[in-house]
Amino acid sequence: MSGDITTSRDADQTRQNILEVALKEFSEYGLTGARVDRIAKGTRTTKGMIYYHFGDKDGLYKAVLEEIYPKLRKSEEKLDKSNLSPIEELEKIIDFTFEYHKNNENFVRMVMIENINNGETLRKTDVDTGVSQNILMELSSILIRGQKEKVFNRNISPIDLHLLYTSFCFYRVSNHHTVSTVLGMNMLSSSNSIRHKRLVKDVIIAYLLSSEP
Amino acid sequence: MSGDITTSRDADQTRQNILEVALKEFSEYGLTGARVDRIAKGTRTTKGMIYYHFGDKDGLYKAVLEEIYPKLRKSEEKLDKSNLSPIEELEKIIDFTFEYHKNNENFVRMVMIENINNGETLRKTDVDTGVSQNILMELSSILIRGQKEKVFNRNISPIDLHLLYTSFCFYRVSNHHTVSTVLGMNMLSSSNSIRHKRLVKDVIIAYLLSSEP
DNA sequence: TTTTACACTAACTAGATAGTCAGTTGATTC
DNA sequence: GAATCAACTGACTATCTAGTTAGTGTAAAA
Repeated sequence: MSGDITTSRDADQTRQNILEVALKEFSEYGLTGARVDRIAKGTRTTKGMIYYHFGDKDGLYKAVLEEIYPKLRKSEEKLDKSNLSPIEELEKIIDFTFEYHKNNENFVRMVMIENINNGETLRKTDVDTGVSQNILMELSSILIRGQKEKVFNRNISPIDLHLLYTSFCFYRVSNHHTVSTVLGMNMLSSSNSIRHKRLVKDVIIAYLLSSEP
Repeated sequence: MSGDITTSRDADQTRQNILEVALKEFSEYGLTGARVDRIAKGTRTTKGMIYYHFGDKDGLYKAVLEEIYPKLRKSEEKLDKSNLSPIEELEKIIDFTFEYHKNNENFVRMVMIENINNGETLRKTDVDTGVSQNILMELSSILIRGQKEKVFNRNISPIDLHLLYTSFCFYRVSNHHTVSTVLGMNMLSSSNSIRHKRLVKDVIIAYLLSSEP
């Protein structure tokens, strides 16, 4: 019995099970559209446990939200950037960002949903800003190296650089339904994905290589 | 009585009044978060009229959604592009897009909400795709002129070009809550807005001017 | 003037939904 | 092996919410 992975009476496992189901529910239906009863049905446990472990619906939503940013950071940290030129390292980061958004629509949707919620819940969490500090430090070092080597000729802040590629990677996933409808295409088709992945890198590199007019 | 702007027993005026209030409600709370009773309270009329004129909540949501794209198109058409170089014309279009998103957070939020809704409602409307056809034709003509004049050295489709600048203009508004929290800044501050507006144009122009490696 | 039809109101209803609670179970401690 | 306590269940409830309906007011047609 104690070797059984799905043994009950293990609070951590129960919490984790609830969180997994809740992530699906919230990202599919939004904060207000999610149904606690539907989440409960999807778990190995009962609705009472959701309230026992997370207090209320908002508490559960907050717990789900608190998990998604650290997950992104952990993936990001796995990147190996040894012995790369500034351009290569930047391309590797953009590739990662592109793939992560493409493969984690749940993440993208949760972020959208939290923005519809005016970011109120995220502001209440002690969201590990180390997430972004790491990546910003890295972008900063790339920019400095590129400028020292006279490869990059533009002054741009790490934050703006980050916004430039992230906005594209995010938007093509977050808005694929409306864009595909309005423009009569399939934004996430594999041919579009391949071309877009190349495009976002080319555009940013072209900018960094170019000089102020 | 009949000269009174807020005269009742005018179906068109009633519909318009409901639509205005509904846009605010839906864009603030989302499709599932919006409350029909709250909309009714905000109008000059009663809840019964919402059902009388729009059938049900989804019908009202659809009517709101159907209004926002044509509004964007009408604004876009007002742009005067006579006697401009390809670069100037493109800059004018990007400026417009940037300002429209910045000044119409309601529009941005409705699009987000519809994507959370998997674009199901938009697909049911006969959304005037002329909206985008016009702008795509214009981008196409800019690209062709720029290439003929040997100013632009890149092959990019009008759609991809459109996606590039729109994604940035959209994202900085749609995600300003979470980004501002995570990066510890105010994305929509006027100094950021001014810099971003310059940046998105510079990046795209730099790309078009550069040549394939 | 009467009729007709559209525009409208206020009170109502059925069902959904977040949240509660009294009691049970099982592992751990003494 | 009894006591303790965290983990858990299932049935319950108050409230909220989309949607309905019976009937009223008004303007224009007949």
